[in-house]
Amino acid sequence: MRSDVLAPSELEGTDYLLSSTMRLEDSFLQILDSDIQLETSSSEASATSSTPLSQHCAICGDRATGKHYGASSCDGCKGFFRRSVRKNHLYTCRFSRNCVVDKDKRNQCRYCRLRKCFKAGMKKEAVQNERDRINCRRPSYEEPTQANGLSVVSLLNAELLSRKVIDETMNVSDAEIGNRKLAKINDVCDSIKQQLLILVEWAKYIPAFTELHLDDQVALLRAHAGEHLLLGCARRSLHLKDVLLLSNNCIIAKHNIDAKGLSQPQKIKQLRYQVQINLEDYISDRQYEGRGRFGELLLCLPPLQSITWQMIEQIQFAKLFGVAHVDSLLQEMLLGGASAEGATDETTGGNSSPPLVPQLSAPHAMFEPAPFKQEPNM
Amino acid sequence: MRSDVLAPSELEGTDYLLSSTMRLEDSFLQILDSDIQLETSSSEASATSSTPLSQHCAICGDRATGKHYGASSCDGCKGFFRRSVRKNHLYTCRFSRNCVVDKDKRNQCRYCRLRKCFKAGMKKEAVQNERDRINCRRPSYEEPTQANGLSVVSLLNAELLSRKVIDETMNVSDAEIGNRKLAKINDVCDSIKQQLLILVEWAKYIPAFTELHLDDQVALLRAHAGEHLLLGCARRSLHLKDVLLLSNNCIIAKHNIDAKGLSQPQKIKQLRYQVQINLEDYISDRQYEGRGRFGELLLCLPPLQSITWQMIEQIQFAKLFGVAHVDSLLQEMLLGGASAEGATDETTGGNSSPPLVPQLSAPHAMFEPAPFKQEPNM
DNA sequence: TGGTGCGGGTCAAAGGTCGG
DNA sequence: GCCGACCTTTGACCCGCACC
Repeated sequence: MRSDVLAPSELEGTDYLLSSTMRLEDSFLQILDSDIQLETSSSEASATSSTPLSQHCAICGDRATGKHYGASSCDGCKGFFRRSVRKNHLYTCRFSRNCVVDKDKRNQCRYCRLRKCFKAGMKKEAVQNERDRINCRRPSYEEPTQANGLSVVSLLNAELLSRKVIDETMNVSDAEIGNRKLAKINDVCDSIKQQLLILVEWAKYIPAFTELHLDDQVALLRAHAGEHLLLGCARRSLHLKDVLLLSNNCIIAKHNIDAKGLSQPQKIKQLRYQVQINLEDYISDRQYEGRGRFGELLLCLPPLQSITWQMIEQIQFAKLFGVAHVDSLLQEMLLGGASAEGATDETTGGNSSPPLVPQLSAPHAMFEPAPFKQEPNM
Repeated sequence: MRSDVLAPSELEGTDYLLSSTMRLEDSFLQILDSDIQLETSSSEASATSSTPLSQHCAICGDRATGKHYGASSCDGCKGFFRRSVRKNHLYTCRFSRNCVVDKDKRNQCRYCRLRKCFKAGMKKEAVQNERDRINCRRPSYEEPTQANGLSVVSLLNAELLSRKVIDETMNVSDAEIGNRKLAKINDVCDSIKQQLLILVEWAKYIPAFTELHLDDQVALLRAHAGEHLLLGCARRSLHLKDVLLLSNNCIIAKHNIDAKGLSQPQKIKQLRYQVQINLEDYISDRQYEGRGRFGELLLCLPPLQSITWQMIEQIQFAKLFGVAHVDSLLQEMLLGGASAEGATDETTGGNSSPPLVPQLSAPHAMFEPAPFKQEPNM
């Protein structure tokens, strides 16, 4: 049975070589040579150096397209050999294992074609593993399956829709901003109100949001309305230098690049970046429990900060009422020192990266009611 | 031990850190040294090449032919990186962006291969324009402080070192916790003080930290001391059910699983997860935009939250002084409504995932001075 | 002066594609 | 599901310049 079956793995294997070379004593190379010699003389196609031209396929005599897997061959025999080796196909000859293999009849007996491939010098080791697909279809988003309308693109889209009118302010330059009205507190409130309405519209363009309980919709919007407002303002003013532009075209002066609090903000930013990168690598290297862990970890930070401030506030209260004894270390490190301003700082300059040290002293900041005071980082 | 540090009452943060830095000198330094030795040999170098000799390609482990584009690599990865950058090829991983990239399999996923190129330190800026050498100045892409002791492992290590004694509380079970002392506010302060000292020690075990200006060290520690305390407490109490365990073995009752504010926290958590994943995918599909962008974006959230609260507080003030007209929408959505409690909530139950909606109403919460009140999520 | 490192380039021979 | 004409990618090898 085995003698009828020709499989790539066997052809190159010990059995095949043993049986066909039993009578030769010389080296492996000589064995091969002599075998090929025989072949060449009978079928005219030259697989090796014996005929320098080698314009013809050593297997079927068709026009060769080059050397493939060790033998000059046509694309057909090349592909046939690769497929056979890759899938480890087992063929059987229905006749006497000596079928003619030429351009016309090469597809009539796979057994004999493959055998001739090996005889012509093709090496199965030259066939490589499957590679990546060339045809990389890009749009992996907007795929209906996952991401039910939560893809980045569709979220951006919701925002576009919510602002029926393109932000005409996008084209405002720093020059012509000079004569805009400087915002008073009521202008700010006015602008905020406007933006809040848009915010609600935006949310309603996100299907997953509208499917939530109404109470939850309200809670979510309320919980993060402020962040949305700030982000909107920041984006609107991205191209401006010294001012923030409100949605009602008023402006707020920006006294930034204060760099309070830290003497080497760049250095520290770079260190934080390195740590952040390391954590990401660490998580993805360990093939940690599923995807998204890095993001979930970073998303712990805002609530952590929030709770921290509540804790601090409680301690402040307890201290105020004289219930708690607050020693100097605790005062200094946690509550912001005696008269110190705290770690209020501006670490990023005009850069778009996040600041590194939060405004710890926020609850104790001084306020100027009338002209809206610009906060660092805003 | 503590008395000699805290004795002078006028001890400010700077002085304290200074004096304790002095004490560091020899004993810990030795430990640090030997430990870092260990560290580098095992896994610290994971960000660069796995072999310090760099005879191997940092991407696929094949024989390296030198440094190319910033990483020691083989000719294959060199050519691959150049072609990819030149033609701005966008690849897609057909699996989980986690493919193994070695000599045999490097051609199986171009997405992961390219990602590993960047990870190994290749810089797309080092690839020059086609048949046009830009400015024969070789800019020498020296690695700016490659992961110098900031790997996750070494940071964890620093923490281990800072707590000379293993947290004996790790073994405390819920059962035997029953008869621990319920913490009064001064117990809390006491525990905090203890932990603050350890925090400082911890920071000093991070070389990159000690190399900062002293002022910056102080600022960083002060800015985030609270978060560290909370995290420490959370971890210490991870295995306990209804209590938080303080470092001085007092406990705080935990009235959690209130699930205030949101009716479908799980649903919302799942949506947020999906969005988060989508954003990560979206960003990592743009492989050329440099690493760490996803992380940097998420790290914008804490300061954004912080600034938001400052803004809200300013508006509250302005309203209080009657300078600002606050209409009902603004009041309702931004300032926490008239009598409503705000979005204070507990969304995660006993789960370890981050809560979804922060305690917006923190500045307006009621406080109970004496027995330390458990906050949600703490 | 010549060696070495690291940019650039080339092209045989792998690979994949997809209508028939 | 295989075939094979046709196209893309890979990587070993070479060149050239700047800098020891």
